[in-house]
Amino acid sequence: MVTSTPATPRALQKGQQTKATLIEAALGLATQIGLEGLSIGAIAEVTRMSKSGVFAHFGSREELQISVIREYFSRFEQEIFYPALQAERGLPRVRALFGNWMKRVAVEIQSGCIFISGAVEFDDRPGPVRDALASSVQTWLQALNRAIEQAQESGELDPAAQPDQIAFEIHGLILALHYEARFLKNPASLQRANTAFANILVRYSASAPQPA
Amino acid sequence: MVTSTPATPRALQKGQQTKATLIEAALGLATQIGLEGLSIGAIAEVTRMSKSGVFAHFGSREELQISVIREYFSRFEQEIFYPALQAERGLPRVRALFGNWMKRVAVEIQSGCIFISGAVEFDDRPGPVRDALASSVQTWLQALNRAIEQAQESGELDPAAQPDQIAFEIHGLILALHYEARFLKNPASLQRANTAFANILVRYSASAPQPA
DNA sequence: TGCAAAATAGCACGATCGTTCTATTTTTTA
DNA sequence: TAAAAAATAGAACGATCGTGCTATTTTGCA
Repeated sequence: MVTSTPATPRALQKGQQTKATLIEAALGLATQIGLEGLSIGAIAEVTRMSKSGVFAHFGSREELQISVIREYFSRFEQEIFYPALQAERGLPRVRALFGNWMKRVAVEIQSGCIFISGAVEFDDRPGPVRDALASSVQTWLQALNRAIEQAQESGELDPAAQPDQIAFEIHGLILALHYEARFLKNPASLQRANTAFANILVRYSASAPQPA
Repeated sequence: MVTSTPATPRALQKGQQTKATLIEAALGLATQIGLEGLSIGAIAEVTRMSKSGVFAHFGSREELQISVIREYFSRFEQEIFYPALQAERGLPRVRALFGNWMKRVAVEIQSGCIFISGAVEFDDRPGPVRDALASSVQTWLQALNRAIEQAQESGELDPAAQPDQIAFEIHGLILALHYEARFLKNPASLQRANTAFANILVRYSASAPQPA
């Protein structure tokens, strides 16, 4: 039959397939209770496998955590970054990035975000897990930065402003949204974040007041 | 001698005194590794007491965590809120609250903040610990809110703005500072936060542009 | 100073954790 | 289809945790 083993076996081997299932389950647990709350026993229970069966796929808890981070980052790219590339370079793309980010956070108010919980869990704990987390976040923030720079080059945002500063302020309102909506259960936070973003755009529009 | 037992014994009994020592040690641990990372064994080791000796003072781990939260809140008030009451009502007091807050966060970049780590640890976990945390944060945010309202009444901030919105934006830049300085180790974040605060004040000054 | 009460220690328990080692089963390959 | 390789299971380990129980020591008061 035609579907049988090609020269390069594209179809997922059995191991890769169940590993994907395990990471999926681990990701679900990690977003809710954090990377540190992640336990091999819990994943085994959810997937109805043995603890040692789960363990064999990763070799260590750290490797499991890193796998989860990689998967989360990949989905983050897929849902937020790549779709925004459809929007034209400049302010529209910045708006698209923020809009997609907001859509994601609106969901994560229920499910949680490992870039936020992970930052708290690993801010004082060096090691490969922290490195994987930090570099993922840095990559994303740099992508946001680049989009802001392009909006400055196109004359839509104030070229005198520091792109880092604009990204910082956007990052802050996302964090405030997550904090006040997920922890304090304040449903008005979504509106607050949208208003804050509009304020940032006004402040840094091309005809902007110079800073104090 | 004059210092001997007054009618109402003001001096700390032995128990209260060591309990204070224990909470002090617990607070130090909790700011670094979080309220969930807190363990009775670790506190016993630090204070060179037995596990059961430590345990007896609180009766449960939850009660220990709540004691830590209360102590942290008390110091927060002492360092940030009360001193700002010296500044005159209105914009000066808002500036003082923010300034004191910034001073505190600048230290917490090294030591950590349990209002931030606790929010992540307990956002999905109902119970008395979460309640203690949330009500502490709410109390502080409401105090900030009141100061903002007074600055609106005095005509220094735009009376048409929603005080919640202004507080949200300030909260966000503090969270971004904590995230980018403590986790991402970016030393420029302090400057970023100060600039962002200045932007917020400009945006909401009495002669403010109307929102979109 | 003696006695009651409070504070502290010592020990053990059950549970959970990551990890290791050794079978056993399933899948892949020749 | 048989042999090799990969995947999974099962049981046990040492460690750590919160907690309960029972001494023992220390403190405060009459």
